[in-house]
Amino acid sequence: MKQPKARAGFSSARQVAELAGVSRSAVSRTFTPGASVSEETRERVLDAADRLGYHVNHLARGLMRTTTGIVCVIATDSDTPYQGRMLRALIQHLRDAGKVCMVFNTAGPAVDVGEALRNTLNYRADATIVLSGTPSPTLIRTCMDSGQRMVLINRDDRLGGAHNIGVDNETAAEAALHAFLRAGCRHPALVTSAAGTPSLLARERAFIAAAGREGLEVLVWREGRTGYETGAEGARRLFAARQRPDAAFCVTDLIACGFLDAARHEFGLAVPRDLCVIGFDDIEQAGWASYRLTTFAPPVEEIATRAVEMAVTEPGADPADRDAVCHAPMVWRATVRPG
Amino acid sequence: MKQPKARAGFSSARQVAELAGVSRSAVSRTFTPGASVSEETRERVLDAADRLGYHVNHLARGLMRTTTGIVCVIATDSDTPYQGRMLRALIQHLRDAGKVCMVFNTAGPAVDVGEALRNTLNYRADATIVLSGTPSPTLIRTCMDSGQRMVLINRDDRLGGAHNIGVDNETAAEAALHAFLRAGCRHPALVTSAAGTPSLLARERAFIAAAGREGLEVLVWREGRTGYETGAEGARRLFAARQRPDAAFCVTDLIACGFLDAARHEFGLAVPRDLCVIGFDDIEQAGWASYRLTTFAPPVEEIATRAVEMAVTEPGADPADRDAVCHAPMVWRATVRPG
DNA sequence: AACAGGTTTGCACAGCCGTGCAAATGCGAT
DNA sequence: ATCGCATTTGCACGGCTGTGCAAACCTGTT
Repeated sequence: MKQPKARAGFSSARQVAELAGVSRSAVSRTFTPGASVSEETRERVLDAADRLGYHVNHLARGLMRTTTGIVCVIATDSDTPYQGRMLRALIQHLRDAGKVCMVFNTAGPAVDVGEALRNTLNYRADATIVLSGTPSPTLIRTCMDSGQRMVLINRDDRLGGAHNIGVDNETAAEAALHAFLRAGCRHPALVTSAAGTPSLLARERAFIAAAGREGLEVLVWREGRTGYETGAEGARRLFAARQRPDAAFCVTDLIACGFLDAARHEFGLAVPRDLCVIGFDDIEQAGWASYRLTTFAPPVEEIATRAVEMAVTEPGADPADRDAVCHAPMVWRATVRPG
Repeated sequence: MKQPKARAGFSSARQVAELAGVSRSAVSRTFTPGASVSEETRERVLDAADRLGYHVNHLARGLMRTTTGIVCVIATDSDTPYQGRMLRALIQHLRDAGKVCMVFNTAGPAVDVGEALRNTLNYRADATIVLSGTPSPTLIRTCMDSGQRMVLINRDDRLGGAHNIGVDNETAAEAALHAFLRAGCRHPALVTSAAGTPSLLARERAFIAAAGREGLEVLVWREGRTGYETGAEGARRLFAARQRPDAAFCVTDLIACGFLDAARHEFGLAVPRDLCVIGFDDIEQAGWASYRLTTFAPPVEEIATRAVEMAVTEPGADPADRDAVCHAPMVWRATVRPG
């Protein structure tokens, strides 16, 4: 018996065929649903396969079929509560669709993203889902030109040819402002990071615009990374100033948590009596007893479902199917005075 | 020119060769570091490749080489702060090692795990890193028999043949008890979930044993999932009883946060005056101003580094290299009275 | 017994890549 | 011009699978 050099421990269809005393085609057909195999040979094949610990090589299968079963997901901060939840939902739905999930995290410099996208192409992924805002439009177009299907989540720059899923940041930002107004606040602040992600920018702009329409000026803090510490630092600076805000729209729940903690523990402010706060994302911590944060809840499940749908199904003729924007309903907790 | 049917948009080495007017081997060699190609042809190949958007097919390459560049990670709750952080660190280090990462999340029934492991084999992963405690030893052995290298993180059942990385739960649990003793606590409680994960069990047992050696009995709450709500519920029950605890070792920071919140907001307890609390994991939230939780910090970076090392390098002759246990140092914050 | 019709099986090819081996090429030296 | 040597190139094979096509087989009928 000639021993192929491939990989120790992994057996191939040929070996199974030999052991079962059938042709290699029979083995292949046994593992191809709907193919024509007699019950007897099927059984013999399965038996031999079991004895050898045989598993169909999806890599080789990917060479034959037009699909590999691999879908890539590119994130920036997969360990963040919101992206973590999204990632998990995506993995789950991809599994249900019979796909496996390759994950890249591109926290570092821009070169990371390029590398991740190259890998996407190298492994002939069926599609790429982008959670991150960083890949430049150019880079994304390059991928599409190479025949890669792209699904972009939460990028407000709608790229032609790609699939886009977004949340309605504008409506949410306006709702936030009006909630503040109903609570009697007159000095709204906006707390965000220096990341400049499209969706964060959209929230910022819409909030400031809505305030402008009401004749209000917005105090803005825009520094650091998109996380807890930025919110805390924002509170320190804003409350050290002469004109203190009486309301803060934090573009992210993490930022809101930091803001709340600093406002309470370092400035002794009572929320919502002295200060109203609204976040965005509805992360788990927003519901914890120490925060009870009023926020907006993007429909993570729905977004994931649609993203996988777009990644998996052939794009229909209707280009309207390529885009979707989801509504993020407000969830009322205890950081805003009821109107 | 005959058009292969493979995949629209993706070009193969043959097409590049045709366009560049060289043999296919030349293309292959151009993308194989260290192979012999003249500068001129290399340039022509690269040019043609660029024009066609060619990317080496790693799937086909995986057929030839003995390695595919794919490493699988199996988690149970990748959206949890601790596992999320670990996952991210793993992705990062795998990237540095030139590997890509396939992620499975097996929250559901046990059948999920089997499916995930099968996929691991189907895609001929170079190794599998298991964060979850659920895969049964039998299943893991099956994978190893099929020639799969396995790295198990945080499972206290050391499986022969597999690589194991654990944290020193026993030392930590004892340190927790002694910290409580020094703070003058006499009625320690242990709060855990019903998950029965090996590492959680180890913490529980070690804590109870240490208490026993001091002649103390431990109040135990063991219900629900491993999360915030379980901690909150545990506090409600333990403080409703006749004998109230004056210290609580929560086997997870999430549980500790829930416990703290319920103790403070529902029972008006002051921490650490009325109650001392210690967690485990040192998740981000443990450092937030609302918690300032004293806890143990498993060296996530070190664990990830070693896990990737084990997954990537050929196992040496020394079987001692297969196992590693890391120390989780205590990080003092503000939920335990200083001795 | 011969035949028709359906099922099962094997052959051979395609899909994409890496690499050993031998042929071809280039270059400097005699 | 010829030879020797080093470098480069192409051929052909191997690795693993899915599938069209034709041959082989089985079954039931006239």
